[in-house]
Amino acid sequence: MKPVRSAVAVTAAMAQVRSTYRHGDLRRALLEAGLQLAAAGGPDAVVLREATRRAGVAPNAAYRHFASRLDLLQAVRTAAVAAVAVAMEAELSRLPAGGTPVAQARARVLAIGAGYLRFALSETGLFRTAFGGRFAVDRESGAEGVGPSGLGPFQHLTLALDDLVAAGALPPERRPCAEYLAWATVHGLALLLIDGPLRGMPAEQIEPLSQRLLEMVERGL
Amino acid sequence: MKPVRSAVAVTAAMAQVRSTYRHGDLRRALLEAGLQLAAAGGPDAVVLREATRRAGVAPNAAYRHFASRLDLLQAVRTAAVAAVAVAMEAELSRLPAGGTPVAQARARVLAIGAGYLRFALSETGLFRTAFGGRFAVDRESGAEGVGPSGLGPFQHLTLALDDLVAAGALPPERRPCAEYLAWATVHGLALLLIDGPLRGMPAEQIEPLSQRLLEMVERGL
DNA sequence: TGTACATCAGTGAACGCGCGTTCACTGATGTAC
DNA sequence: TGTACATCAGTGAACGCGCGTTCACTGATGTAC
Repeated sequence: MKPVRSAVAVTAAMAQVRSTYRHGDLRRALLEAGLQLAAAGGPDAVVLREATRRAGVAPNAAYRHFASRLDLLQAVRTAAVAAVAVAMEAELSRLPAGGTPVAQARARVLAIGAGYLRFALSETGLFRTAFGGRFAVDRESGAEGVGPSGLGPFQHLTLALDDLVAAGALPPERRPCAEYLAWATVHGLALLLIDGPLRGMPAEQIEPLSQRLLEMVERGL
Repeated sequence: MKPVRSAVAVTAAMAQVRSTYRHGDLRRALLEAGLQLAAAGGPDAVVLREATRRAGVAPNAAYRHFASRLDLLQAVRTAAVAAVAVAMEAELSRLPAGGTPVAQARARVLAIGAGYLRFALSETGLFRTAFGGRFAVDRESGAEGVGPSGLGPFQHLTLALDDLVAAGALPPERRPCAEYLAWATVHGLALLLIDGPLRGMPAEQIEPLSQRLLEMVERGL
């Protein structure tokens, strides 16, 4: 492990080359280092000392900007949730404009599910940080991560399902709790693909499987 | 934390009171201590030194029976997976005998899902140990945890779905990958209930929600 | 425009912690004669 | 049935590690005069 550590140290040293005594924007630098760590190793990899190393700063300097390691981790988590929202919005913006309201509403729901899955597969570490283990804490503290639209991932899903009802594609009596059923399904598939027996499945098989899952949800709802 | 630690130490001391020099069955004792730890705190809580403490033995004694901490953890994981299989089989054995083959096959699938969910909610730490993070390693090493019937959780589900086809309740062309879709859905709901926005939902609301989810899967498949 | 000063971001050293793991050992056990 | 001996399960002490966090500090900055 020694070689790895020193390589990391070198990278960190190269990354910042600070000439001033004051850092300038240490809070952001620590947050970004934390995001790097989370991307590479999930929430447990968000280690205060390593973040300060990458920012080129003494370990205790972090305490000017975060109350504790957990405080940093929570900031990273919020940013990771926001990144999911961004991925969803990217998927939504790629949607063609035409079609009936029903088709549009359906396409939106599918796009949101696809964005979630795509993010889980391409940014696994961040995905784990955002949604692995007790991810509801953010809701309690009111600091949910949001995308440029100001909406979080869960709100996107909720609104898309509302649209589905408005367009007449989902009977209103089936609307309650539908977001939970939909989320559960997609989240479960994401984990199966990341950790479970479906790990390492080639992309061309993933695509039809997720299509089928999303169809299953639609039909099942 | 000090009081907790000493309380633990006292409990551990009381738990074993070994009079002989040889322990007798240290391997089992360590495994059970590991299961206790996993039940209380998930996989990360399976700490070699604490397991030896609970077994009333020097830390390094563990190395007579396990090659490393990871080796112990894997043994614990396998036992946890087996416990899930046991929970499923308990659920299956509670099934009434009568009914058409179709109804029976359906009931079996539902029972397996219900057993999974029930286990996740009542034995959260073990559930996390069994299925949280890279849980497919056991499949590679061929040491999947099984219940008294000799079947693992995943095999139970697979066979139940085969039965569903045999009974004519599921079109054969829909059979491929159905176990993944079903598992993903139930697993996702389990996590939502444990960690996610549905955490702390009262039992009387969980029941109908899981019913609805299981119905959704059936209809969707 | 220049100077004294308060502020507070970052420093350097140290702390105690619990962990996994290694070493040379000791002493109860079961077996071979 | 009794005794010598090999085996190997468990001991005791120690290691190096990286972590989060605290302390008293230093020195660049921006402001008030």
